[in-house]
Amino acid sequence: MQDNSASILLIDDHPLLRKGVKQLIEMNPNMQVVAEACNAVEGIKQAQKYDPDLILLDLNMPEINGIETLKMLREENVSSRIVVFTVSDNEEDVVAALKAGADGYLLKDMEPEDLLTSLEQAATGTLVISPRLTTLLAQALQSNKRSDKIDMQTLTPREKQIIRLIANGMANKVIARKLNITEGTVKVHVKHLLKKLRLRSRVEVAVWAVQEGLN
Amino acid sequence: MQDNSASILLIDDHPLLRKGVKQLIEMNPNMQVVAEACNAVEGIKQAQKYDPDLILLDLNMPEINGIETLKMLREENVSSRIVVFTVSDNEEDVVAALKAGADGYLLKDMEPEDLLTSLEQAATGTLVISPRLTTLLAQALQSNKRSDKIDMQTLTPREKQIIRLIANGMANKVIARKLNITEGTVKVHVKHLLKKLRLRSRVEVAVWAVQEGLN
DNA sequence: TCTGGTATACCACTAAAGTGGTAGGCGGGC
DNA sequence: GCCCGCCTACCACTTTAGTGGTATACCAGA
Repeated sequence: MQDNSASILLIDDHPLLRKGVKQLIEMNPNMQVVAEACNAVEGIKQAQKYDPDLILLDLNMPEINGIETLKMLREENVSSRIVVFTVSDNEEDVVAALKAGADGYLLKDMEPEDLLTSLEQAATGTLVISPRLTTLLAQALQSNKRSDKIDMQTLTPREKQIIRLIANGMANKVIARKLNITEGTVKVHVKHLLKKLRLRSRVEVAVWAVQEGLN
Repeated sequence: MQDNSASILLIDDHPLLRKGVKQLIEMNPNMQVVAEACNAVEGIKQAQKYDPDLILLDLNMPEINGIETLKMLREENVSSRIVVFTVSDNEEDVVAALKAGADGYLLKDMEPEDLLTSLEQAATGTLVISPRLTTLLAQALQSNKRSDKIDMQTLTPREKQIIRLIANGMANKVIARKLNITEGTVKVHVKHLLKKLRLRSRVEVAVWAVQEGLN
């Protein structure tokens, strides 16, 4: 950039909203909208052309949605900070966005001045999140805590212990050494827990356990 | 309880702090401290005796720490809401507490009136989190997003595809049928991706992939 | 054109995982 | 006291998984 203001790319399919956001952003002399796009393909093209400091990305877009766009941007090795800017306070969206590598998640109903502050922070690399999402984030982390009790109940303590070790990728032999029992005995436990969980291999056990947060 | 105020159990090894919190809580007629404990064992005993609506749990305790205590309480099927109350704004602690099933995480440096409000909410079943932890929670969800990019980059499309199938628990033979290639070829791909990811078995691949959200 | 990476296939081999059955010791409940 | 569930152990056996090497074909970049 010719000056040292932060360059921003807007990706949103609503022209009016882009206009409004652009006006708001350019009230702050430290930030500048260098490009706009109304869909994923266009957005990626612009991102590669301008390599902006910050990309403001809408989630609800026709054809390719925001999360997909985000993943595609990352695939293309776009190094810009990417902040999702959306109306959706849906848990799945927030979690998906963050897991896909979003550097922020801001809601469109924010106060304009708060938005400006957040964008400035985001441009410098700070992870910004609308405060309203705190509780939701915490719930996402808890996620599955109590749902597994049903299956887990039928397992003996030893079996649960072995499931955790499998979910850490350990082989039977390693588990045996760790628990000071023979490999044969480990196999017995594995056999039993496979039956109880109605799974077909230790890989399935590992996947299940990791998803339940057991490791 | 004889009245309909929320019953609270304090578990904290600092008597002075317990005293302070108790005084604060009882300024609100809707809440009442029914018991106190200075360690895990005592805490569990009291929890079972009084079955309080809410347990306020310190993390830094001698012998058995707060997270362990939390797990033990859940093991004992204590149904009280459990809110962690600590000085630690450490990411690991927050995440561990929530994963262990905490119904809240409050920092000791909160304003007393905010604390009271939060406790009241917690007693009614709302998940309460100190606002200061928002960013941290989001980071925890992102977790390791970019650390692996290096690894992922070296993988061929075919290998990525096979990783996803492994992460769904599939055996080589099943993968072969799905991709219309021989089992031997699948093994070749698996061999290569194991090398690239420096993992030792498909179980480790599955665990890694699930944690990265690849399935 | 040559090189290098990718995808495929086959082979032989070793190692690990999973199955089936038997069995002893141990602790809790009827 | 007896039975039952749990943990342990051993056995033989089959199936999967993983290793090492060789080889063909395709495609893209130097």
